[in-house]
This record gives sequence, structure tokens and C-alpha cells, in this order.
Amino acid sequence: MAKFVIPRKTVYRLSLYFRIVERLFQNRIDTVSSAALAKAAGVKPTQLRKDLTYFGQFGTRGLGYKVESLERQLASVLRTARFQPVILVGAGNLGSALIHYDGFAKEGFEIVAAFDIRPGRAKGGHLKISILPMDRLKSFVSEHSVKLAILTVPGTSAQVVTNALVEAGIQAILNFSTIILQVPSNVVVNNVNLAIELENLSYFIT
Amino acid sequence: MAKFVIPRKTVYRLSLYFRIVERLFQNRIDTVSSAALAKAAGVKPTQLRKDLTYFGQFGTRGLGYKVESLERQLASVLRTARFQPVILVGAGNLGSALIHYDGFAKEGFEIVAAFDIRPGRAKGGHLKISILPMDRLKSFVSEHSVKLAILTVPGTSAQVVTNALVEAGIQAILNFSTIILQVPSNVVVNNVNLAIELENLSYFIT
DNA sequence: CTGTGTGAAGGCTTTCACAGCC
DNA sequence: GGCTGTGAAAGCCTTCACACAG
Repeated sequence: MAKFVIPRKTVYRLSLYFRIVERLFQNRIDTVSSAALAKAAGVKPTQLRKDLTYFGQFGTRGLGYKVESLERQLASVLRTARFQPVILVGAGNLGSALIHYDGFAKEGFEIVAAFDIRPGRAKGGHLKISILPMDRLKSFVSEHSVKLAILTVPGTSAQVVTNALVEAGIQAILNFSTIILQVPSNVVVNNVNLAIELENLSYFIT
Repeated sequence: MAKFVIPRKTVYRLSLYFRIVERLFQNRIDTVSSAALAKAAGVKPTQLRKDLTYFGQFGTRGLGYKVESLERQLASVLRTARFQPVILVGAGNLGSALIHYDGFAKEGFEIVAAFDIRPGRAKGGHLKISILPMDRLKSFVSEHSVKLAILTVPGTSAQVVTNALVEAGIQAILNFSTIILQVPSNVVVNNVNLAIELENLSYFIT
């Protein structure tokens, strides 16, 4: 409810909480305190409580949260977020690996197709999905109503490919390329730059 | 200098600026304005200027920044950040892929060894480095003064493995596992949760 | 006149302090 | 007594407005 009011960072943490609550539920635990949940999520208890109150209040004072109902509530807030078909563009090293990566499927995201300028070159053998040429992109996206794309092309071609994705109707891009993409304001981009993550970590090493 | 004052987010963006400036330098461009640089980095010009003034002032008013000297300055701030040996733990799907991923080596991070409970199982054939058993971890880390680790084990074993890493003397962890790691305060962790990134994106899709 | 440097203002998150309920 | 819910305070980061230099 009142989706538009929830801060970006809170939305991100809700995903975290949801995963933890799912595990608790699987383990037949039926009550959890904000302190315990917060610890598992790496945040402060007050932060977690504040986050939850953005979309309602379902804790019991003096007791904590009912795992089952909390799970249902979180699922409903994030509901639209899952079970989206996803395409991947750029079947090089990293791209091929992500196609095989079971972490996506496990959480409800299916990579339904991959595209590459050289459809033959996917690494790692036996792929469950086919690698299509780039000129099939637009028709595929519209036929399958795909809104999400994973971009794993080199930085040199990333912007060109992005323009094609936007043109094809893609609304959100998970960008692994090394450049910052220029996109219209109706398209969302999340960047994952692995080299920068490492560089950033090493900055904080003594 | 005065490294300790630079905000976390600024440090992260410095890495971004640095990569862009490197490219400009390679392309023989010798002057750049904060507006142009900021656009390439996806931030506002004032933000970029503020970020840069945290460690000095080297622009020329009315002109912009000298690419060459800016590159040197950024390199010196991030200097400690690069050319660190890195180990990877968990040679499954994602782990094997990251071992092959050339994006790390390109930017000065060399994965010097990988570890797994089953050293034989690395996917994708011909690896340049060997997969060692977990009991070699501690001695390897101390012998090679490794401070950085990439963690690509399943969530179920992530905390146990993390404890071993901390025990071995690792100071920073790039965590791809699905749980939030509990570490002592002298250890830094950056989390990369690919499924959450996708979920987060799809939340913002109309 | 162009484009940087920067104190001050503004906005967004986090944290505190404590009221409220079981 | 224990733990959630929340307005207010604090903290952090971004943006503005404009002084200043070339």
C-alpha cells in the first residue's frame, strides 16, 4: 500500500527481510523479534521497525512478529517484484555464467532468452536456452512482454545495446558493464560493477 | 589526503570517475569540465566537484580539469586500492565464472587462488589457477599476505566459511552468498546479491 | 563570461527516546 | 517486563547560490 512513499533503500532491505523470514518459516519458527531479524539482516532494530511501518503495522508488542503473517505481508509488498521473465544480452564470459547461475531461478526469475552479436559463441557448453542474434531482440521482447534485461556486454558496446533495449521496450536493466548508461527517465538501471566493489573494499583495508 | 574524512559514497564514486578519466586520457583528451565528467558518471556536476574537493582542488576556473593531472590525483587517492591479490572461495557455478572473468584482471585484481570443499569440481574446464582444498586456506593467506576474498559459497555454508576467512586473517570480503555475514568490526564486507538486484528493479517497473 | 570552489540550505535516512500495548 | 510503533532529533549527503579565478 502507498507504494510510492517507501524509500528506495527500504525497498531494498525489504527483500533482505523477506529472504530471512522465508528461511524462518521453512524452519517452523513462528515468532521473531525485531532485534533477531535485524541482526540477521545486518541493520539496527529500530531501522527494521521503521522500515516495516512504511506499509503497515503487524507486530505484537511485547512479543514480536508472527513469521507467517510477516512473510505474507512482505510477499504482497514485493509481489509484483517476482516471477518476471528476464533476457540477458551479451553471452561472453560473465553472461554465460549468469545464464547458468541457479540463484536467479531459485528466486523466481527466469532467463527466458539470451542475445549476442555472435550467437554461436556462448561458453560452457550445454545451455538450456538458446542464444539469439541481436536482430531478434525487439520482436522477442514485445512477443513475450519482457521488461527486465541483464546487460553483460563490454563497456564499448554497452550504450549502443542499451539504446536497442530501450527502443525494444525494456523498462529495467541490471547493468554489469563498466560504463554508466544514459537512459530515459522511465527506464530504471541498477549497476553492478564487480571491479569497483573490489577496489572499494581494498580502500578500507588497513 | 585526509583519507579518513572522505564519505563512503564519495569513495565509491571516485572509482567511477577514475575509470572515466582513464578512458579520456587514453583518447588523448586533455581537458574536461565537471559537467561532462558528471554526465558520464551519472551524477550532478556539483556533486562531482564536491567529491573532488574532499582531497584537494585541481580544477582551473573557467576551463575545467586537466585530464592527466586529475587521473594522477585519483590514482593516488585510490592507489592502495588496486593491485591486491585476491582469493576466491566456492568454485561452483558463479565462482568458476568469476575465476574466468577478465574484468578483475583488467583492473588490477588478480585471483591468485581458489578454494573449495571439493577441489575437483570447478566448472568450465581449463582454469589458469588451481582449486585448493579448504584446509590449505589459512597457510596460503598468511604466506601470500592476502587480505581480500571473494565469497561464492551457498548461503548454508557462508557463515562457517566466513569464520574461517576471518580466522585466516582476511580483512575484506566481497560476498555473493545470499546471507548477511556476521564479522568482527575490523573486517569489511560488500554484498552483491544478484537476485535482490533483479527483485529491486522489478519493484520499480510499472 | 565560463566553469570551479564552497559555505549554507535542503532533503533524505537513521537513530533516539519514549509512549503504547500485550 | 518485554517489545513494538513513532514523532522528534540527529546525522549524513546532496544541491543551491554565489563568490572567485582565469
